Amino acid sequence: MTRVVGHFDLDYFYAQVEQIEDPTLRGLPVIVCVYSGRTEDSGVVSTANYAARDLGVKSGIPITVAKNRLKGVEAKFIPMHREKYEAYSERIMLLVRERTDMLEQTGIDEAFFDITSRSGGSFERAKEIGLEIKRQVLQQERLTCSIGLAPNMIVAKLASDYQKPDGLTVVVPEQVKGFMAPMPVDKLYGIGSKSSALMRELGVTTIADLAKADLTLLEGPFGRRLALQLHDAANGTDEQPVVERGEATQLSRIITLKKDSRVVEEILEQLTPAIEDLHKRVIEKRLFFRSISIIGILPNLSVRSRTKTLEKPTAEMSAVRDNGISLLSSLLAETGEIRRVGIKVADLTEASEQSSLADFLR
DNA sequence: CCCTCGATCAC
DNA sequence: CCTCATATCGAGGG
Repeated sequence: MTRVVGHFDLDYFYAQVEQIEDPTLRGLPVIVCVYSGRTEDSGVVSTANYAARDLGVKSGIPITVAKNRLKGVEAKFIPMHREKYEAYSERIMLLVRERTDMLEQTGIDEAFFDITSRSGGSFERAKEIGLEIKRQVLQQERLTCSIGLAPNMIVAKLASDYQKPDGLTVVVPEQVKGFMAPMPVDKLYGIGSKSSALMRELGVTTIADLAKADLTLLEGPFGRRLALQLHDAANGTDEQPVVERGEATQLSRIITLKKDSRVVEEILEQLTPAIEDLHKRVIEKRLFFRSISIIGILPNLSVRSRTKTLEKPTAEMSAVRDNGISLLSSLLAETGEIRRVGIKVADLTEASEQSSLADFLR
């Protein structure tokens, strides 16, 4: 039962959008930033185009560090415009969805898809579909993307990353083992810095190492489930189906405080707009929530949280705010000063389900 | 089984 | 110098 699975990834997405909307940016390093508002240049780089990457500027580094690396270079630092990117994303995902059998969006700029059926299981035809998607995205939105085609999601993801930007990489079943083998384990979806360090301690550095590793050896550090999943992935036998993502089950907002604080009133003053925005999103999406959390990030960047689960789902602002306040006091008593604070609602259900249930119980 | 919390991942 | 948002898992307590 060999499938044809794809991974679709928009190239340096935010920076590319800014660049096509402002032709004067063309050819220059473009750096899209998340400004935290604490000081003039506090914050991190969200996305950098390739001209910037060539000069050592990449996602996640502090804006100040990026500016230092680009000293004496003409470069454009742009604050991110999330809603604009979301509009692009929605149109593009719709386009990709129409040309695939099943789409699983995993981020604003990427998605897995299955085209087993419409390719008839042929990677030749799959490649044509991939090229057609690339053409359409370029024609409709003027954006380039990279696509990977493979027999499963794990390999498709590696393939889309293999040639970037504007790439299309096809890995047919016979090539899977050889394609993956030399790659470092942390290229695998699900293996980040922590797991990578654990792997290194086990003497596992490449995907080939992981593929031939003793499963029982992996179970200690990773747990039975994950160990098997990773081992299978490395062997090219990932069976996870591409499935449509349902609605989000949690919504959150997090902010950086002007200065570290342990005073409820002071923190609340800055958190209130975030709470209001979060609640607005809940209402817009016609959702009910059953749990509320406060998240605190300490000056040392460690994370603490407090959660309150309600008897029954609600959409009340007061439920967010009042519980948020008491959770915040409780959290501060443990942490002392915090650097950032977040609010989250979870256990989301659709309002329609709530009303019909209420009708049913009546 | 439910709830809470921290850890991890990846965007 | 250190953003923001979501999902998932395991542990621990009840």
